[in-house]
Amino acid sequence: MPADSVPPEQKAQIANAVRAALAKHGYARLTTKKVAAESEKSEAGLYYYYDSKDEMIVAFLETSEDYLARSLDEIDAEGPEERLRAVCDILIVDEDDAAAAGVNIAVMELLSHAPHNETLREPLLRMERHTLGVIADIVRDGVERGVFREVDPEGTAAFVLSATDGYTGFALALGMEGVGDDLRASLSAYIDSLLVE
Amino acid sequence: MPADSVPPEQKAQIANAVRAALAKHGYARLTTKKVAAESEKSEAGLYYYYDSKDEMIVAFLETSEDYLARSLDEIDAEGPEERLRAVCDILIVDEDDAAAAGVNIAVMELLSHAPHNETLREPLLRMERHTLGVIADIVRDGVERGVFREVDPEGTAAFVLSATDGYTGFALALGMEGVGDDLRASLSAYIDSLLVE
DNA sequence: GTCGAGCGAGCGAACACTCACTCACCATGC
DNA sequence: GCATGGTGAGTGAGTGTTCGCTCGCTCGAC
Repeated sequence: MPADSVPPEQKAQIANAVRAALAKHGYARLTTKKVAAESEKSEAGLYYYYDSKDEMIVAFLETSEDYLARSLDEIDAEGPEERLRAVCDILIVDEDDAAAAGVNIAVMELLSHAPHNETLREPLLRMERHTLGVIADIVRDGVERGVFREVDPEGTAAFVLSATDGYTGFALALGMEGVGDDLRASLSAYIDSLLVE
Repeated sequence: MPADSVPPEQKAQIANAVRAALAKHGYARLTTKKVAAESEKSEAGLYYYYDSKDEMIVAFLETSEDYLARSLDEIDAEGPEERLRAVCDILIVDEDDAAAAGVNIAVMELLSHAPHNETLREPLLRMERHTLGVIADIVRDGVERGVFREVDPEGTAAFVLSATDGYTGFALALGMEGVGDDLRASLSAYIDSLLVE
C-alpha cells in the first residue's frame, strides 16, 4: 500500500507502536517483530499497510512532527520573551518523564543515523527546519518590537535548538541527573541577556 | 582475550577500523564484517583480540576519549576567555571536514543508544563528564579571576556542551549548511555576554 | 460469492560469533 | 647445522539465530 493512503487511524496506531518500541529498544535494535509486539497487529499485519520497516518509522516521525508543531502552535504566552521561554520549556524534556525522554532520545538516534538513511532524512529535516523557523520568528518579532537586542534571529534560533537537542543527546541519554536544571537555568539567563536593558 | 590486555598497536588498529566503519555506515548498520573490511584483518582476526563487537566499539570510544582529552589538554591559549573560545573551536566540528564530522555524528548515535546498551554507557559517561569538567574549570577560573561575571560554572559548562553536541546531532547530521557559522557566531556572542563589562 | 483485513508459517539473507586449522617463528637437543 | 616441537597470530568455512519481508490462507461483512 502507498504510504500516503494508509487510513489515519491505522497510521496513528502503527506510529504509536513504533514510538513505544523505539523508546524501549532504540533504533539500532528496533525490529519489526518488536513493533508488532507493541501494536495489536501481527508482524505481517504491519506489512499490510506499509511496504517496509523504514516507512513505518517515517510514519512515526510524521506523527511526532505533527505533535511538536501543534505543541509549538498552541503556545498562548503573550510577547516574545514569554513565548521563547515557553518554547524552551517544550524542547527541554523533563528527565523524570521517562516516556517523553525515551521518544526524544530515539529521535536523536534517528537524527544521528540520517546521514546513512535517505528515507529518514527528509522528515527529520522538515521537523528541525520547522522548529528553527518558529524560534527565529519569535526572536525576529522580539527584535522588531524592541524587546530583544539586535541579535541575529537565525543564529539565535540555531543556538537555542542546538542546546536543547544537545541536552537530549548527551545528558538525558546518559542519565546525568541535575544537568537538566543546570541547563534550564543557563538558558534562562541567556534569554535574560537577549533582552534590552 | 581480556579487553585490557590487547596490545596497544592492535587496539589502535582495530579502533581505527571501527572509526572508519562507523563513519561510513553508522552504528545501526555497523557489522563486524564491515569493521574487518576497514582493517587489515579478517572478521575472525578481530575476535582473536576482542570477545564481542561491543568491546571493539568500546576500544574505539576509549581511543576517541584519549584523543579529545589530549586535544583539550594541549590548548595553549592564555586566559579563561581565550581558553573557552578554543574549547568551542574544538567541539564545533567543521562541516567541511567529512571525516571528523562522520566520527562525531557516530559518537552522537552511540550516545543516543546508550540507554539500551550498558557496555557503551560507561566510556561515554566518562568522556562527557571529562569535557564538562574541563569547561567548568575554565569558567570557574574566569569567575575567580574576575574575567567572567558571577555565573554558575557547572550550568555554563552544561549549556556550552549541549550547544556543541546538539549542533553535531542535528545540523551536521542533516547536512544543514550555514548552521555551523550561525552557531559559532551566537556562541561567540554568548561568551562576550559572560565577560564583565 | 466477493473482497478487504489480517495472520501463521516460513523464506533467503545477514548477523554475531566459533572452530579446526595453518603458518611463521623460536628454543632446544644433538 | 639442523630436525623437533611448542606457540602466538591469525584465517576460511562454517554455526545457529535473527532479520526484513512474503505467501497462502482464513474469516467476517456486505
